[in-house]
Amino acid sequence: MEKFGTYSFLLDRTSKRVKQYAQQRFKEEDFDITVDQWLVLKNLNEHNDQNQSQLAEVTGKDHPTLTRILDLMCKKGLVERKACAGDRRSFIIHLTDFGKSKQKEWVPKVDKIRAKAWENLTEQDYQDLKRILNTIYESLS
Amino acid sequence: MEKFGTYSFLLDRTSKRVKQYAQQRFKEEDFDITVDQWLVLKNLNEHNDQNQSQLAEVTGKDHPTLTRILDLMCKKGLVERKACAGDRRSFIIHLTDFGKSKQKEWVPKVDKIRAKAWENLTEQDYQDLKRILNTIYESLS
DNA sequence: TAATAATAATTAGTACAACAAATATATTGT
DNA sequence: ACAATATATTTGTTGTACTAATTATTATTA
Repeated sequence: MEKFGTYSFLLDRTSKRVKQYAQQRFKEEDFDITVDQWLVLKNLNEHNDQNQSQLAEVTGKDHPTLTRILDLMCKKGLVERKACAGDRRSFIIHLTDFGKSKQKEWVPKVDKIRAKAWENLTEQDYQDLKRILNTIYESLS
Repeated sequence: MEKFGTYSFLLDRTSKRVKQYAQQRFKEEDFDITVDQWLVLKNLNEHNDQNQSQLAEVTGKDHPTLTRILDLMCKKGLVERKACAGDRRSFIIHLTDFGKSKQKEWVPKVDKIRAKAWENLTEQDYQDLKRILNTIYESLS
């Protein structure tokens, strides 16, 4: 049982490295965006005009964190908060034309950066990792 | 290639959940410690009296982060900074008797908490995960 | 309808992560 | 010995995570 103490260390260390690597490459390519902001941009591109609760759910961010990520993205003009017609408590998060153009510009380069981690692994490894991570996630829910 | 965009999300989401789960259980058990502080405590218990650079290396923390983790652990009396005889730039981080007793008290419960994530997986899964995570880590180094 | 509960988002406080820059001390090459 | 370089740690800044509390609005129910 004690040996399982190490998986949490490896998981933490690896996800940190993956994020750090992407962030460094984003900087080198002069993408003016953080990795977490990219995740939001990507999700909005697939499904625009969500409210913050929906967006928090799909990105796996909690509400206060998402609030601050969106504050920063609004400042950059990538997204805007629009009033929600049916519910005055909500904001609709809208990916702007500027945001869309940036997403389109960056996405091929991001895919290339993300693929780097995978260069010494197989399709089977990818399927195994997905299954194992999702099983862990479910076990702790 | 585009499909590999999801592994980073799953990795981030799962390691966050693992950390969050452990932290919640630590709180429930009234361990007065964070998950990152625990990692330092555990490493010092295995090898006491390291300097901060060594400790940063084995815990995978960068130096500024470790400095702040140790500041908090010093306040709680778990560790102390001692002058290093041969090098006045360094501090030797010493796990106190109090720190040792707490480590001993908490370690069986921590192992149990850590094992929870693994309840629906096999030994082979464990070996695969270790190998895949280490391969990713190396590919991005 | 008025009181209560639930929901959407924000704010505040504490902790950690990554990076850059600063400080102090050691080591190296000449 | 002196200058240049390297090492150990700290400080400052920005961004993210989690908790609790707050505000505004909507839904429920007595």
